[in-house]
Order: sequence, then structure tokens, then C-alpha cells
Amino acid sequence: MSRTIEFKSLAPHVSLGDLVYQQIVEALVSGQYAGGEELNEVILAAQFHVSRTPVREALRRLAAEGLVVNQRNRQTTVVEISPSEVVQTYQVRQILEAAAARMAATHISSTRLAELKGLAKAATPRSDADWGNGERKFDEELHRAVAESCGNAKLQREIQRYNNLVRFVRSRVARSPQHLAHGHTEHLQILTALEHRDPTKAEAAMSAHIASALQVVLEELPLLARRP
Amino acid sequence: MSRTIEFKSLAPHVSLGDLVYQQIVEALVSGQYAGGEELNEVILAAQFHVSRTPVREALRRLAAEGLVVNQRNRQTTVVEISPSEVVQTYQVRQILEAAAARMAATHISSTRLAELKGLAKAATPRSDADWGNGERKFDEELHRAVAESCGNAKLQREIQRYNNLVRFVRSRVARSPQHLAHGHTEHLQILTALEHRDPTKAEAAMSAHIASALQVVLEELPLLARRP
DNA sequence: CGGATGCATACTGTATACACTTTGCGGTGC
DNA sequence: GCACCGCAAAGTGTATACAGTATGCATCCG
Repeated sequence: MSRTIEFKSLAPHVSLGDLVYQQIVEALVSGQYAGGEELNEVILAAQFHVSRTPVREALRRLAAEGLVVNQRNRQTTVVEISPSEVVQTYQVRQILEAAAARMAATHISSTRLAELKGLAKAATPRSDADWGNGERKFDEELHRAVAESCGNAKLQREIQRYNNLVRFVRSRVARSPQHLAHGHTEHLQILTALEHRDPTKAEAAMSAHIASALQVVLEELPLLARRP
Repeated sequence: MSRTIEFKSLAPHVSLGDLVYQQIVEALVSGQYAGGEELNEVILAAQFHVSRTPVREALRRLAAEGLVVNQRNRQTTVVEISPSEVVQTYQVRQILEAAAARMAATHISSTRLAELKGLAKAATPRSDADWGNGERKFDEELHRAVAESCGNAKLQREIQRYNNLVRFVRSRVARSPQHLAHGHTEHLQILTALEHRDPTKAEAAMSAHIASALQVVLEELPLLARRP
């Protein structure tokens, strides 16, 4: 299994710990590690051509975010996601982002709204094969805009922090891009509620959106068992 | 300023990093550091009679929780809490715990409810000087019970993690114990809603409770300026 | 043949040494 | 006198050496 990793990047004032962290997150979120797999500090250090110190730093950070588990004197292991934990993760996301949507309805700037409308148009598929990229970008930007525009930096921070776990969980269970098409009308409803500056509707739309995303994911759950 | 710290405790399978972390949290939450104060790794290591490694670990963890800030190549500093950040912190807490209360209404066990009722009785003051301890214990246990009984381990974890920041913020601004007396009837309303298994009322009661706790704190805000 | 015991091994936990970055101060040249 | 340059000190970032702990295996005893 070739899992060699290249970087030693050109970034000047970013610590190796940060780089290693980002690399491992990317690897985890793109499904390169199996649930329960052991992450050996020495091996990782060799792969990244750094010492154990930055690797340890990254692993502790990942553990704090819930992507890996480390018990004292044991190798840290990639978290195993049970169906019930998928539900729990989406529930927490629902709680955080629904609240953010409610607040964003009164705080979001009109320029930001205009940006989103542009992306929404771009995401509308010309052909049916055309889904994918445009919709994914719209999805990401919408959620990001809601978090950034909620008017509460601490809530924004929690949402973005939690997003790593969400991406991790999703990468374990969602394979088909069907949820993208599925989510388009929901996204538009959220956007419309924001345009109308309607907190209640924005909250409800976001809540429904995440609930339905969970449903889509749950239908694919049998996949959970067989992972690389 | 004698800030010597004793431990080197008897705990067998707890790492020094954990111990240092707990000690610093305790120090931060009990107001032993001023906002903006610099936390020097070497000095802390000396105070705890350990090397810099566990200290660094603890500091990174605290940074992840938002109690301190560290920029690359700069000393980590204790976070400075502005009035607006007090509001933001309580808002996030409100979002998380109100949701937990709603869920706990359907999940909490009757034995747990009985425990809480016992504490509630014990917290009712015989004399007026008697507030304080009983009420604080009731408060803590109620919030803990709600988090633990919400039926979502991930939500519970986020609440407990966030609680460190809440305690930190509160320690900066709340001086008088007046909020304890103030909160008693609100606590009872939460408990009653839980007993009635009424999610909506439980959520509303918790939400109102935290909002009013914020109000009490805001009235003491002038204190924010002058800290040790 | 089964089980317990001791040892080797492979890790993580901690300490320490070294490198790099930032910053403030002092000297020097204009 | 002022500005700029350079250097030294202090502090963090990283690497590495050392210590401690859990675990599997082999061996020995019953």
C-alpha cells in the first residue's frame, strides 16, 4: 500500500506540526485509513520526514477533535464509526448549524448573499451529468457563509472545528454523489430564507437539510462494514 | 507572587501532560492568571518540576479549547475576554445545553431524576446565609445530568469540553454569588420539565436559565477591566 | 500437555539538546 | 541627533536520546 506523502512545502511560518496535522486530516477524510487502524508515531514520522514530536502534536489534536483515539501507552487508533455515532454526529451538526442559520438570517451581508446566489446559479446543472462540482462548491460555500455570518465568532469556530469530524464521518459512509442532487432544493430554501431575513425559516430549512442529509447517508449505511 | 504548585501525585496511569493540563485549567478557572498574561513554557515546567514537553502538550490542548492563544514563536497568552465574547460564549452554551435539555427530557432515567430531586431539596436554604454550597452542587449536578442524559454521547462530549471555557469566562466576570440564589427557581423549572418528560418546556427552561445567567454576569461586567 | 513466568520487543512518555525566529538594545555612521 | 545595522538574549520549534510500560512468545515447571 503506497502511502508515501510528499510535502516539505514552501510555507514559511507554518509549523511542521500544523502541516502534519493537515496531511493526516486529509488522509483520514479521504478514506486512506481504515477504522480501528493503528497510527504508529515512528512510521508516520518517517513518512513525513520529520521527528516524532510534530507527529505527536498532530495526533493529540486529532484526538481532541474525535477523529482518533489514544490511550496511554497504546498506539493511537482511527476512530470506528458505528451507525449510532453517525446519527449523533449529524445531530450535533444540526444543532450547531441550525442555530447559526437562524442568527445568520439577521447578520449576513447582502454582498455575501449575492455571492451565494451566483454560486447557486452556477450549480444548477445544464446537463444531468453536470451535477457534482458546482453543487459541491455551492454546498461548501453556503455552509461556510452561514457559519461566518452568524455574528458569533465562537459559534463559528465550533462549527468549523466540528466540520472535520463531519467530513470524516461522511467519508466513511457516503459514496454516491446522489446526496448532492438531493440537497439542491434544500440549499435553495436556506438561501431564500436568508434573503428574506427570516430567522425561523432559515433555522428550519437548515435543520431539515441536515436531517435529510443524514437520511441519505443512513440508506448507504451497509457500506460501513466493508472498508479498506 | 507565590504560585508554587505541588503535585507529583499518586495517580498511576495518568500522564504528566494530563496532570499539568488539569493544574493549569484549575489555575485559569480560579483566576490565578490575568487576561493577556504570558505563559512561559520554561517557567511552567520549572513550577511543575517537569520538562517542557508535557507543558507544551497541555498548552496546545488549552489553545484548542480557547482558554489560551498561541502564535508561532510567541509565548502563549491567556485569552482576553471582551464583553462581546462573554455574550458569545454564553450563546454557544445556550445552544448546546438547550438542545441537550430537550433530548434529556425523553432520555433521563428516573433514578437520576430522583437524585436531582434530593439535591434540590438539600439546596433549599434553611437560613439565608445558607445558599452557596448546596445550590452550587445542585447547579453542577443538574447541568451534568442533562448532558449525560441527552442520549447523544457526542453532544455530551462537546458540552463538557466547552464547559472549561464557560468556567473560565465566568471566573473572569462573576464575583458575587448572587447568581446562585437567582438561579434556584430556574433550576427547579428545568427539573420539573424533565420530570414531566416535556422536551419543549425543558428546552425553554434551560434556554431561559442560561440567558438569565448571562444577564446577571453582564451586570457585573465593569469588573472586567481591573483584574490582577 | 497446559499454564505460568520471565524475557525480548515494540511501542509511547518524558527529558534534553539543538536550531531557528523574534525582538530589543546599543553602537556606529551620516 | 537620528536612523540603520548588527548582535545578543530569550523563547519557541524540532530532533533525539532515554525511561517506562504493555504485550507476545518461548521456555520451564507442574
